[in-house]
Amino acid sequence: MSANAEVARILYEIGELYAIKGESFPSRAYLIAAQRIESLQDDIRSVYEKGELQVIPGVGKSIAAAIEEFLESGGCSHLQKLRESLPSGAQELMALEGIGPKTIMKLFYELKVTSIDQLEKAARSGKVRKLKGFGPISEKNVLQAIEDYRGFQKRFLLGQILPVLREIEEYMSSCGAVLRVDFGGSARRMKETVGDLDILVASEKGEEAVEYFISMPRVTRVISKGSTRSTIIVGSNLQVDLRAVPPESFGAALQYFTGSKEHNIKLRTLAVKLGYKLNEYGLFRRKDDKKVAGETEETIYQTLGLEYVEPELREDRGEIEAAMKGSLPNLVKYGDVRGDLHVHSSWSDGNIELDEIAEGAQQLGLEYIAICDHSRSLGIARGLDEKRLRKQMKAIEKLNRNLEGFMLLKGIEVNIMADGGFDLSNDILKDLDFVVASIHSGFKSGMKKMTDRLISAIHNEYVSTIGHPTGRLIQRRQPYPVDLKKVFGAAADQRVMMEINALPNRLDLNDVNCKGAMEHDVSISIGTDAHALGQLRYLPLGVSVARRGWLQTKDVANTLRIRELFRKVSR
DNA sequence: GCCGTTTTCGGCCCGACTGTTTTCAGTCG
Repeated sequence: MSANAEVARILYEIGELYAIKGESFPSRAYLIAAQRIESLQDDIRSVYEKGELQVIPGVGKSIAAAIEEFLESGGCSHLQKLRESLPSGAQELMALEGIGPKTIMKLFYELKVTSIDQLEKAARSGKVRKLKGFGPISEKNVLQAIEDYRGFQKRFLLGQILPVLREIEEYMSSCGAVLRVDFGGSARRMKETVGDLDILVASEKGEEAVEYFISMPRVTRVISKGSTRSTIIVGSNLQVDLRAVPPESFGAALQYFTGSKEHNIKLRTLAVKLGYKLNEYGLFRRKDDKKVAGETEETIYQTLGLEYVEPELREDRGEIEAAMKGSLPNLVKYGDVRGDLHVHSSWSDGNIELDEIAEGAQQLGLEYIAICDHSRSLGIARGLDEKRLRKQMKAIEKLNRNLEGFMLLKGIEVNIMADGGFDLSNDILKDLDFVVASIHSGFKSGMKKMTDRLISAIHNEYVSTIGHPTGRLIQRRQPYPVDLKKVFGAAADQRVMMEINALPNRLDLNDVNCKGAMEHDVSISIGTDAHALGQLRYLPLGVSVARRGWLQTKDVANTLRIRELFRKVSR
């Protein structure tokens, strides 16, 4: 874990503990600082050494001191004290739905409950219902929350959840009482993982929309339902929230339910400063409660003196400040992408023939695809040696002769070996159109070694891009340690690109690192890494990462026409 | 705990739903 991630982790924990103590303002302060440091480009240690910790927004005297202590000693006495001041299982209990700070303290003082197991025992023996403010129903809810906690997957991959979202949207649009359907939440911000779904409908008859919603196929549980909102569980463990608002408030509701929470708090604070009140029904003037915006998101941002902020940017990473100055990036659009720069075929471990790829890609409206099968040393993936690669190149050339307005590029995903060299010679690399260089093994050789391997690959004159540059697998494997600043520097120097690998469980580079690459003037290539036909559809996921990383059309190589792309890679 | 184009002290976003209460606290998003 990088120093930034470690510091962020500590600050997050302090923030969470303050929340349990019911001290919401310090809690927020720590959580904001944690988030800032997590998405900080610079190494926190070097910021500290320059004496500039308090330059980071949200970091004041106390938090700076905590960071300093941690960097110097590896510990944090403030965190220790907080931990000791709370029941030991408080954090665990906090994870239960419906259990908050007050309940945790009550459970501790009156029932000596300090863990989920103990809580379960207390609830089963009927002790919880005797607490003041509790009853049989809340006791039953506690048991349900425990069951959910044990059974639920915590977050879903964006790529898995989007199709489900489309289905629900379609279902809700067939409701007579519904005038408009959209969705918000982290899915609309295209965050790499999504905890639950937020469906928004415009309707004059909220109750009817809610009734329709809870009658959706595959609903296994209705957690709450009112006249304007409802929460259900679909299938075994997907939580879906519905909100119904009148049409004239649709924009305000969409803005509000899209989040992020931090973005919204900042926006509402700004609204208050300017003499307004912002809620899910609209933007209101404080002095006479007159509604001044709300039908669209655009009017809300505009009235607050801001440029429109695209959902993917709403993470409080400086977008509101930029929108104030009118300096938001003109984000690359989903339709700007003309090709896919990393696809596998049946020649290695993919299961699609070259002609199927060409056909599938054209159906998606693409103009080119780079065929980048694995190279020799990846035996398990039937990696190509020089002889088979030459053969594949001929097959591609032959196919291309019969194609119009579309082209397969001759490429490879060449393996970066432990010494930073390749398992194919320059003799053959020089004859290819597109070379992705990736690390597939030896992830644990340390920051310096990994960085050197990547930089050595970047210095090969035939390399076009670095594939999945950090090697992480979302919710499964941490990124390998690598000094991305150095890598970006070398890449900028050698005019080598960095890939956004668009597989749902990779999305590597991630959003924050994309922004770092862009700030180093490094171009980005997007590749689906598809091994099956359906996976070509993941290309927009790659674009979403680029957008979340503030990238513009000019930053993304896939937006080039094929001729321009050739000029770019023949450096 | 942080922050300042009202403020260096006193604020810090705002509303819906539930389960327990007889008017509201707790939780969530």
